[in-house]
Amino acid sequence: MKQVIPFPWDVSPAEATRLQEKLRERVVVAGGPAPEDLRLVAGLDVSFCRRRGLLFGAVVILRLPDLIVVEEGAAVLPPTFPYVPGLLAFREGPVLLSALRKIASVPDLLVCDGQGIAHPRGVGIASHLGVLLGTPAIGVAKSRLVGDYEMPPPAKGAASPLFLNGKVVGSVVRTRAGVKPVFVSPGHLVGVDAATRLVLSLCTRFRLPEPVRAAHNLSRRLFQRYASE
DNA sequence: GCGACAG
DNA sequence: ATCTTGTCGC
Repeated sequence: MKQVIPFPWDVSPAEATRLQEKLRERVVVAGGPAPEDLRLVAGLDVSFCRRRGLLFGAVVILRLPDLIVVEEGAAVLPPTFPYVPGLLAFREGPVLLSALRKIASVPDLLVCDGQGIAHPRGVGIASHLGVLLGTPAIGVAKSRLVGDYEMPPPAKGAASPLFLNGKVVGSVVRTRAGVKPVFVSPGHLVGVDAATRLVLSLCTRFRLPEPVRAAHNLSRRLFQRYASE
């Protein structure tokens, strides 16, 4: 896919936290690809099989503006790091990078299942991967990790700012009328407003943006395939 | 000590 | 995230 900056994944939770504090300095929260310049968007997600003790990473490349799937990549790895709120990238990052290496496409944007800068140290998994790949990235989470907000109106497209330490770090977006909103935050090389608009443009008929849905479906398929053999 | 806590 | 069955509704 593209050159990836080497990163020490095999560390302790304490060291992981220190690494995030260094990584945050490299996160750029501004700009963002203009919708008309977007050609390929990558959706990333991970499933976990407890019985087998395996993580299934999936990346699906969709072409814009039709959102057609043009390539898929997947990888399977045993977890080497526990799930710790705030350190998700250390658990899911390796298997996602492994899946990304199997793809030939060079996406213009990464849409990750999780937070971007709406994170205790400003480096959620979307920011982490965005920096390592030097690619614009956005985090789309199904629930809140940090920050304060007011519930947005029920209409599709409604959004309210997500505040952390007096700063707007993301937005709570209603991607479907009357449905629980998602938490959008910039990962890298994109601003809050651009991230919000881009995510809405990727949501057609479901709560989650198409790229993430496609990746989730792929990782689940792999999960099922392994769980039953 | 208590509550919160992406996936 | 996963563990789990059916059920209500478009």
